[in-house]
Amino acid sequence: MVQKDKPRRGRPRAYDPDRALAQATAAFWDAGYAGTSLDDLSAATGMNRPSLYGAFGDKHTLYLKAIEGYRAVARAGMQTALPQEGPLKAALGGLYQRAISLYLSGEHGPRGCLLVSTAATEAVMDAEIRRAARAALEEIDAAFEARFRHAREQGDLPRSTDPAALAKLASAVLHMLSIRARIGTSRAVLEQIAASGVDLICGPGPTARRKAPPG
Amino acid sequence: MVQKDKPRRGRPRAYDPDRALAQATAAFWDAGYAGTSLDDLSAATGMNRPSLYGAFGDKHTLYLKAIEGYRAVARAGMQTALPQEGPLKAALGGLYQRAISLYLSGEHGPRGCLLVSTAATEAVMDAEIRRAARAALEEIDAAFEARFRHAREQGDLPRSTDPAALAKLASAVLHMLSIRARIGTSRAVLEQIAASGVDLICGPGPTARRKAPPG
DNA sequence: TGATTTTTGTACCGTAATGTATGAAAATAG
DNA sequence: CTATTTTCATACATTACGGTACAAAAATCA
Repeated sequence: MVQKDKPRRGRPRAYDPDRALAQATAAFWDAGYAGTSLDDLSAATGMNRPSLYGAFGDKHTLYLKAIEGYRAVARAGMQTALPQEGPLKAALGGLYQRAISLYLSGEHGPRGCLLVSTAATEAVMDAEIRRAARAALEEIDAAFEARFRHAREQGDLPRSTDPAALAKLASAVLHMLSIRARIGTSRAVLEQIAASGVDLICGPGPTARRKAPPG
Repeated sequence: MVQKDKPRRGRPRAYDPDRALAQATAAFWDAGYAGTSLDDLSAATGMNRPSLYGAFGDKHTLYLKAIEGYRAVARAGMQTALPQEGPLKAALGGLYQRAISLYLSGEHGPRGCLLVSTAATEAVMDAEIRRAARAALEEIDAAFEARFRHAREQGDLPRSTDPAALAKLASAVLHMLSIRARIGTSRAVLEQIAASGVDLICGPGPTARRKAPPG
């Protein structure tokens, strides 16, 4: 899996492309697209300007690649955090926990969600970024919706609930956590709000880590 | 109220400060803080650079003033949209309607909420903006909380609800509407989601514009 | 009218930003 | 060992950006 590629012809790269992309992503994540200069990206990746350009294209292209990478990570996170088996409440609570940890991470302080807090900013004036952000966020909606649909079939949600609507509101909790993390809300408060959100979405039934059925 | 100020000593201003601030705010709102140049601000306000500087200070100070102005507008909007009398559901639904209209407005396309979509972006690297955004958003939380507390006392919300937690989730719906507006979600979808949010927060009781009690 | 005050408008300064040209460096191929 | 290929690293070109100096303009005050 970490198999070395077959030796290439010229001088070897001094950087690992995946790692460099992750580092560039982190830079955009902190300061936003417009607020990140090529010098910032160069410092974050350790690559000089021409290498950056050769590897990822211009700043705009690099940012779109950062979004794509983030989207892949988000997709994987949703899938592992929302397994089909097990109670919905636990899964949703766990997902929000993981999201909070991600949103609070960052070298320069809590930084929320890349899409919510940097891509959406550019979305008004930049159609490409708008499309990329929208696709990524709607994929998250879809993952929630699939899980809620399943939960309803399993009787884990009332028959009367609308999985699509509920999914958008589950995403809303993520959006809110992202915003609040970024403006400095503490982990304790974020966790408390997330728990309220889980209760509101799933109903005030048995708690996330149920020990015994009610009664 | 629109009383002319007493005549000042030197050459009269060629701009109206309030109007200019609103125009500068609109520029920031579209492109974000980092994405808006002084030339953009100059074009938006019709003021030349030195006048801008003389009137509002540097770009950073001007942006903070834009946040303050927005905060005042938001405060007024919350107060008129959430009157103490009347059913909570109608008030909340109406507030979201107004928010959606605001978030969809904009010369260059829907632009969401200034705080959520431009101030939060800068919040990681800029402590002053972070503090200003946080104060503004928490004031909105507080307004929701006060209204929910009142509703609970009036019996318009179950005794078991937590006004503070519910307020944060009511804000979450605003955050989501802002994000989604900015990435291009249609008004119809936004209204639908907002209605779901109202139902979730207030419970599936009588609808916003009740014609007759259920039964 | 002439002095004073304040704003305007142009032109400018230094810096930072994005992107690129070019030659040295480091590998493989024959 | 030489040729070839690919990347690196410095330096550069051009534009954009934030901010300001300065003189003309437009008002009030005496």
